[in-house]
Amino acid sequence: MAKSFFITTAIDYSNGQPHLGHAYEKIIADVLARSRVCFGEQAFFLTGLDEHGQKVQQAALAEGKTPQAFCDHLAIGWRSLPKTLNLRIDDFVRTTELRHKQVVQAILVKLEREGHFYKAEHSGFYSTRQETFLTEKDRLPNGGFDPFYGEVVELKEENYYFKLAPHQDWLISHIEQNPEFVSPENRRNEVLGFLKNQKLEDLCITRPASRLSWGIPIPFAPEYVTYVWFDALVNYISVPASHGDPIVCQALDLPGSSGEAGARELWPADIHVIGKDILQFHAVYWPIMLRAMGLPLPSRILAHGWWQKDGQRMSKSTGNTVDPQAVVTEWGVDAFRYYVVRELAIGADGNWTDAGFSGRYHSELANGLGNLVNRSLSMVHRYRGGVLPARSNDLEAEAAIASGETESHLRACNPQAALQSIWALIARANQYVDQTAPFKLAKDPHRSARLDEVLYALAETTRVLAVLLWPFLPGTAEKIYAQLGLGNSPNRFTDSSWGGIRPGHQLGPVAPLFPRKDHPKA
RNA sequence: GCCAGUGUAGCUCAGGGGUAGAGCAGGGGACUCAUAAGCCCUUGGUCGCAGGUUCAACUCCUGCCACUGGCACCA
Repeated sequence: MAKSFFITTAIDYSNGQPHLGHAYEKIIADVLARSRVCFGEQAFFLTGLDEHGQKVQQAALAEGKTPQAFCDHLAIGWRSLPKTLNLRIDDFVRTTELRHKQVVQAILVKLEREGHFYKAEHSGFYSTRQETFLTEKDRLPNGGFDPFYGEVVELKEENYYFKLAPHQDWLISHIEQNPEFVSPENRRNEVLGFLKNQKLEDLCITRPASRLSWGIPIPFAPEYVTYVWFDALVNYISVPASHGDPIVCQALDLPGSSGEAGARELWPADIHVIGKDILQFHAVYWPIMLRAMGLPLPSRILAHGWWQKDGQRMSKSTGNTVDPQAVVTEWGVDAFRYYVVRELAIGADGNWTDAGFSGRYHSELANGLGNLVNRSLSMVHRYRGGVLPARSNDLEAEAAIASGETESHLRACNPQAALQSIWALIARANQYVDQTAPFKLAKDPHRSARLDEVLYALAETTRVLAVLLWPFLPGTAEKIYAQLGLGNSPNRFTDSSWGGIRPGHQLGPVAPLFPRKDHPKA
């Protein structure tokens, strides 16, 4: 079996409910994953939950639950998100799963054996109340610490460290020689600046179990647990390992190396979709970890921006939030998917406004796409009883341009630009209706043949649009196919070539795709 | 403090040494297939400020201002 196109999101810290930022990241990844399905590739889309750590442990304690029970409860809501957003995911990982913990431990054993770790003592200011070390940043102007931290003591603690210094030079040259490795470009420059301007400090990879018990035990030092890096990031390879990926299994001496039946070839990842806040972890620490393990690096780290609401930071305490579930319930999942992808170039920060959402919904989805499909197919029903008599090539060239641009933009990870290309075809088709005026042709029996051609061009354009739209608006694309009377799914890009509808084809029933919401029915 | 970046029409942004562009919003018109949608036409800008280079600067250079991001640090 050939290697699949492997795309991941960050796994979310299971310490709250999904919000707009989480939903956005997953939708971007889903659009890119679905586009690969369209291109005829095997795609594998992974997302999941990061469940260990201090905050989870404390939150569980506060609720009188075990950390595992706390995570199990929260996971229910998170696992429903893919369904809410119509994500075509292939796996959902939780870091408390055995398959993940086993791989984490195998990695730790291997890297310890090969001398990548050392043990050292660190002393610093420790807040017993907050159970955390404080840094100079936490100091107040008078040199003390906020009473919030309670008693602060100078504490010495031994931990394991991962050596980073030997990796700095090759990482810089790898990023320089692979322009797509960190994208967009401004983020790449940021990482290069970070790497070139300072010596990397070694990474502390453990916590004493006495202080933080909710983590994966270090196999060779059970009085410690792993700290984030060698836990959360590892999901990107622990899941491939659990599917028998030969590259990961061989590098880590895991069972499955011999290539079992049903094994998936996943690693290296093609795209890690992440938020800009965790760029350093993915562009600096993660590549170094992989190199130390003897694994190839992912092809691309795609860092997206943050959303605001009405120009303000979203915050639960002020209620200034966007609830993805509520928007989907009110407007439909495809409207939500459309808005977040269309509004932002990947990497830019966005600003959600209800007026902006409603504006795009009405002008682009309802009046643009929805009305085009509705007017086109309605005329076929009205004038030809829903049967397309003759083929024509009007609009073929415009459809081909839209297809070509859509594909190249999707391959370049620019779904926003792809939507703009698709909407250029929608605008052209709406213009074509006015220029050819099929409703006038219908009144003149001598121009019946011309009417056939126009109706065909419009129906065929809506069919091409369904194919182009499938990665973005899968439900809508399938509705268009159903209205066209086509039984299959518009999920093959090769079907975007002109002439897919045969003369004599009978359309299905027509219904508006995106009903307007600003004019209540009279 | 250091390093980037941004500042263009009411809004979101594109552009790039030689009559300022798009989408949305606003205004007008002709049509009627359609979700009163669509189509055509159109009003908006001394392109952050001040200098400089040039025959010519919104575009290049310098300084300043504002905002954003990253890094570092201090009380």
